[in-house]
Amino acid sequence: MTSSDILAGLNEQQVEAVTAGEGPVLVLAGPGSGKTRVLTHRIAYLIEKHGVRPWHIMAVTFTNKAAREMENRIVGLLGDSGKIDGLSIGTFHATCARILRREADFTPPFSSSYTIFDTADQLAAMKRALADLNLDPKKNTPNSMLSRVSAVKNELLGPGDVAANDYRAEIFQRVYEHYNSLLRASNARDFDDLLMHTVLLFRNHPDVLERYQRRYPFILVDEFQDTNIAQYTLVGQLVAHHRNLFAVGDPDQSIYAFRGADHRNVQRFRQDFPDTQTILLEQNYRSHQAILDAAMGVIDRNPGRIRKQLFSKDTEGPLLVLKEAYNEDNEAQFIIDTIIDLTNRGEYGMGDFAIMYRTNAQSRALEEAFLRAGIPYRLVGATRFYARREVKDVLAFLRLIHNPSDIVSLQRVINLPPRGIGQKTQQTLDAWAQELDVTSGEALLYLLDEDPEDAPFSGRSRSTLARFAELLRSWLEQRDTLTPVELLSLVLEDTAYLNYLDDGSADGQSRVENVLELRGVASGYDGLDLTTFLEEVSLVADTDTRDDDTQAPTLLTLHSAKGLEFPVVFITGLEEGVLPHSRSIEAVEESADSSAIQEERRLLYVGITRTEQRLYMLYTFRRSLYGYSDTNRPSRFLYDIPESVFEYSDLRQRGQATTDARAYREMTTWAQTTTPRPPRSSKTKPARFKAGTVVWHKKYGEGVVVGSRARGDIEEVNVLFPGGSGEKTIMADFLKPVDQD
DNA sequence: GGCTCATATTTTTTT
DNA sequence: AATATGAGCC
Repeated sequence: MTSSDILAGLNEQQVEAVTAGEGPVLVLAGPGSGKTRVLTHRIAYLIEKHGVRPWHIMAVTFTNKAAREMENRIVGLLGDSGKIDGLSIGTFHATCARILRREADFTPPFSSSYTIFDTADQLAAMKRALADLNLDPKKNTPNSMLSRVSAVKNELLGPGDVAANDYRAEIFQRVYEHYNSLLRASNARDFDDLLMHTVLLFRNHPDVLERYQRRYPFILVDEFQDTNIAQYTLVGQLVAHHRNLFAVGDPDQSIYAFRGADHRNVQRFRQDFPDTQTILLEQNYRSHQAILDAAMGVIDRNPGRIRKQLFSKDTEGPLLVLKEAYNEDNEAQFIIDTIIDLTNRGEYGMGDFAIMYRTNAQSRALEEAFLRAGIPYRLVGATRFYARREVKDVLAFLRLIHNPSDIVSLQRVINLPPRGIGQKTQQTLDAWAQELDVTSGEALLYLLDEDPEDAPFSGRSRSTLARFAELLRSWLEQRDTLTPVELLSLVLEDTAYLNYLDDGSADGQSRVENVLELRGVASGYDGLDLTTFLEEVSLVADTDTRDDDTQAPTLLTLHSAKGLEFPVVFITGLEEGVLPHSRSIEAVEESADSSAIQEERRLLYVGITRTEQRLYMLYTFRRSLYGYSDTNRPSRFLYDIPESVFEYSDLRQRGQATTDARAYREMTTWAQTTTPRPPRSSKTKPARFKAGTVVWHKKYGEGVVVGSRARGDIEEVNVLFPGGSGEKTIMADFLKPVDQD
């Protein structure tokens, strides 16, 4: 293969980017402009044309999935997988995790067998930290403390660097300090530590940094707009010497500010490297013009950005559909009907559809509808396999074996299945360990091995502890001779964990199956050690490795849609309070900070621009959220989309009437003129309908009111319909009293 | 110490 | 709606 083959099919700007000389290169690209393609071609180009050895290249992506895809594409370009041997492609976190493991000598007290704490582990550690400090977890909630810790870690601030100028700040500082020390004692790092500790390692050990600079003279970063301070600093350290940084990104697609991403890093990059070549990729190869017009309508309302004129050669394409559904079930049904219709016409296969939503909770109604319709679907993310209790339990056993100091894992499994080690005993153990200045796991082994006279346990709890310690001891002895899957099987056998799970319920059965599936995963690590297995499992939390080839509609959040594209896209829940999310609306109302709303806008922009051909946007009149059903107004963003892009739209820009049935029309008009969530204190209007009244409903006909509840402006009426329909709960606006003359 | 039931609290998005 | 914590009882 020659280099001209690698450049085949690229446009002028793309070629310019791929063949750019060495030194800093920044590719600013719009959606669908092939920026990931440019990145992969660049790698292939460096290897093929410049003779760069693949092990001299480090490419950093945002998700594991993107990394895999990129790898496949490069192999496709080079035609031989052997040509990329040693190429390092992965996420920031995975890359850092590996560096920290390899350089453990420079990062005491962490050893190379350190544990990675995921969100749930962090929460457990934080709860413990708050308890240790005698702080009220109701006043300082573990979650809020964790998000603050995460925020400062992303800015590379240690406990000594955060302000402690008032009482609350001082509390936070102490919590942060103690939380960190708990992690340190457990030989554990959280996700943010992976980045921060790597930066600190390089800062404190220039010789180590230099080794990595020499090792990776070519650094490429995808989705650069989503880097946070720590990641930006890390990149800066690695390229400081050779300056071969190739970064691609789109500030309009920055949707991770909530975890510290700062799209201003794009500007910062140009300041820090004044000789940066900036290359713009503007032409869109994914969508047709109407979709781009809709996308621009949404994003152009964001202030302070460089406006991009998105254009496509594809000027003809199906116009968009904006549909109002009554509730989430109708919304789902509309989607199902549309999918069936489009596939019946032979235009699309089942794998061509994507259904996107703001929050994972919204997937439920959709899943139920798909199940009812008997259509298989692919669900991305959501109930993550590795977040399941039973999977976490089994992994906690393995992690404890891997690292007996891990207090969070120990706490998780010490009484699992219940073996008589209750809270009281655990507290005593912790206190005793503290006295001995060791971790609880070590104390446990000490109890077994030394059988000390002065251990503060009753006879019974001492013997149960010793029995568990024996288990742990025997596992530790076999740790280095068994493969991960053998070790896992041994644990299951020794603890009878599967028996404990299998309580006869269907739920228990599926839990057993999940554990068996985990065992299946582990068996893929036969030649590898436990450390590698646990590290990958902590960092590859994607479920989408399975079912990748099944041809079925994909359900996913707008966030996880980034980087993907689909012929037909449904964006659901386009309502105030959902998109934009109520939290973001609150942020604006409370502090006049519109950045959260701007991010929601970008999120919708990302969703719209995933579409190749057909885009359906949906909002509902009524939606159940947090167990409460409430009415919503259409999203403010919808009003920014030019009406001309729609083939069909239910949205009345100026409130004018449509041809819908009158009762329904009254209701929607009402919906637009009322606030979505009346405060609890708002006056409840008197009920309009009393029991016994005869009423008429569009669908069910005549019925008799049996009861009515009013709350705020909403009145719901129970109506008994003769003739099979039975009793229904109906919005008052749907009903008209029937004159009894 | 452990189990069951009742109450509270929660959900934004991900490595 | 689903899960986490807490009280009360065995």
